[in-house]
Amino acid sequence: MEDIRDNDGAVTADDVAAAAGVSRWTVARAFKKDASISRKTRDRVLAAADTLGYVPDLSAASLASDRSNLVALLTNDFNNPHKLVLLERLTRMLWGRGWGTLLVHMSESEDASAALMAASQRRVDAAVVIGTRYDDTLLETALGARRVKKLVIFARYSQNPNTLTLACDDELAMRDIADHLLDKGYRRPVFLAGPDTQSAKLLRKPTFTSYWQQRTGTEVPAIHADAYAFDPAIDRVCAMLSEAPAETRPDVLVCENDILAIGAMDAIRYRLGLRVPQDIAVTGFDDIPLCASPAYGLTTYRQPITQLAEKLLDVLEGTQTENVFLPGRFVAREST
Amino acid sequence: MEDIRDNDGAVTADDVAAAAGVSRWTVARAFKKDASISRKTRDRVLAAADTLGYVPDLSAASLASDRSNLVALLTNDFNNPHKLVLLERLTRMLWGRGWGTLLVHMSESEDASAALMAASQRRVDAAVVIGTRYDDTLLETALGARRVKKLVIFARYSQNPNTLTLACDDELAMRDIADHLLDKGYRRPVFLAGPDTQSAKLLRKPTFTSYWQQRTGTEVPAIHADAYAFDPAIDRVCAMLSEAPAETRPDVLVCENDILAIGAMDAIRYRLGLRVPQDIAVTGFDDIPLCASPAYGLTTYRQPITQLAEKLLDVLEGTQTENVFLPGRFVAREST
DNA sequence: TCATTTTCTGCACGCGCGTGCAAATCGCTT
DNA sequence: AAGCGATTTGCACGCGCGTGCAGAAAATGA
Repeated sequence: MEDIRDNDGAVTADDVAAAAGVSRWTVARAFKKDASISRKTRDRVLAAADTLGYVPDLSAASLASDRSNLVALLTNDFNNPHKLVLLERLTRMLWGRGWGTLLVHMSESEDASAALMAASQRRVDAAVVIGTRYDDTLLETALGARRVKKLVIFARYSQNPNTLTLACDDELAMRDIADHLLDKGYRRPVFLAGPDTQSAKLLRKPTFTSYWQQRTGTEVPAIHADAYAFDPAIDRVCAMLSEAPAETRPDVLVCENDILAIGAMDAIRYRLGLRVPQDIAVTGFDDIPLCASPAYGLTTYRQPITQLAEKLLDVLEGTQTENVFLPGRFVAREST
Repeated sequence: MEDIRDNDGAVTADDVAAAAGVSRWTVARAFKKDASISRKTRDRVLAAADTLGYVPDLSAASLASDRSNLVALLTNDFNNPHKLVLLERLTRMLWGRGWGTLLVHMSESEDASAALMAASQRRVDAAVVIGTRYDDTLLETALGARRVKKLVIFARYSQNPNTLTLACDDELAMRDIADHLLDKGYRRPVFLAGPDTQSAKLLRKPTFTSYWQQRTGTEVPAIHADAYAFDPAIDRVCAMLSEAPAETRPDVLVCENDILAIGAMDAIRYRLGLRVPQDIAVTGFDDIPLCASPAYGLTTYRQPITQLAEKLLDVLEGTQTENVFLPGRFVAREST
């Protein structure tokens, strides 16, 4: 297979201009919404463009102007299916509104600034860190020198003032979950969280434990898996439960996300031979497709991804300049 | 939050040139591998660039040259976690070698050419269709007029001569699976495939059925789920098994991928109350993380993603111009 | 030391399009 | 038919860097 394009050079605005009998700039106007151009000329130009197969070159456009209509999507933790949902929604909605999406892998080991730097070399209008923790200082460094104009934290929290946060309201979410559990009569929760790092960017654990404390007056013990993956969750849950006598055993595991919750269910059922929810109930967070399967039926909480993505578009277009926290939707299933 | 960059304009090669006391072109050389430049000057330039925080602007570079080092990744079917693995591997390896990845969503309903066209506006050096079926004619149209230079089909098959295919060798894979099933004594397989479209780009069904026919002389019946998702698989499997008396029931379901296989297992266990593998065994394809969980333990086949990604790099760099089919690895678990 | 090769550096030009303004054209009124 | 404002069109300049070549500097050999 060799290079395919038949007419060796790409067709430019000049070609279209010649074909339509106008100037190159008029061609540009024809493609620009709300440009000052007469209906007739625009139609003629677009017709010519269509027969010639012309589409404006956005690289050149971004060089000439100072916006690229390109957004960098930075993420890691590629083993959580929820990321796929986030990516799908974001790319679909962004492209639909004329934004290109540059997918960048922030490997855990290396630093986030390397990823940001790579993105900045492509003149992105904004960088969106998707559902993943990151190191504030590194980003600050990266932002100082580079040409990333906006930095958005999506589906996580950041206190960095140079940053815009778009996320599900974890406080409301954890209240819904806690209220549901109290209704159902659960009294001895244990919180299963991910790695206990300083830059954890989820408020689920603190908001749940403080609300539970407030409603019941009792503390919520927490345990931490080494990573957001099945096996670490299984190991951690086994370690905890195999020590505890049945009487003091927790009656529900509140998990920071669905991956941990599913690992917890597997541990409870297949390692410890107990039943969910009769012996121990489990809740998750995110509502990944697997939650609905008959094998799990996991009670969980769905983030308002579409609305958040719409807010992201507002941010990109400059009409949203404040942090956003939106309520999601509690989803009750058989695991509680 | 407003635009962050402190020094309002980005720093350009000219600035670095002035700081290092050389010309702008020498700065460019310092950043270009194998460029004709003395060791000393390069070090000086790079030092200056470092203190100024300069990085070459790849947009401008791609305008000036005719390569962008940008690759468009086209995909759909965002509910298969295997896509996440593919995306992760590809983005990580491509960025690692200096390629940017533009993620484009090919919605099922609309046509692939719209996605390709969007990508072509960004001067991509190649478009990679990832693990998804597509319509040949649409791509052909899109390729005719646009400036996509190379079109690669990744993890699927295409007969289009303008296209380069990089995929797992489905024939070897299905032989491994069939041999394993025959060893284990299974004799009445049914093949569970995805939607029965004309442009299906997987050879798993035909290769399995013909090899099974060859080894046993018996036909393999096939059924088709309406989509590659849990529920369609569950529905289809229930529909088939509830009609069949236990004697003529299949003893193994060979599934086109893991998603279908997991749906099949759920149907067998939770809808029909049968056991896997005692009553019916199941095999999948892809080895998504869930396969290893104790709840499923799915026998499956792992595609050689890393090697395929390496081949993709060769394709991009021009050293690979032929289709590639690589063997993967059979993974036996408890579901057979 | 000088001539010759080899290595290194500078430069004119262009990639395709956006911006902002000036010139041209149109539509309407009197 | 002239005149005025509103609308539409054309254009010089620059965005930041790559290419290919010519000239300068350094390295080599006798």
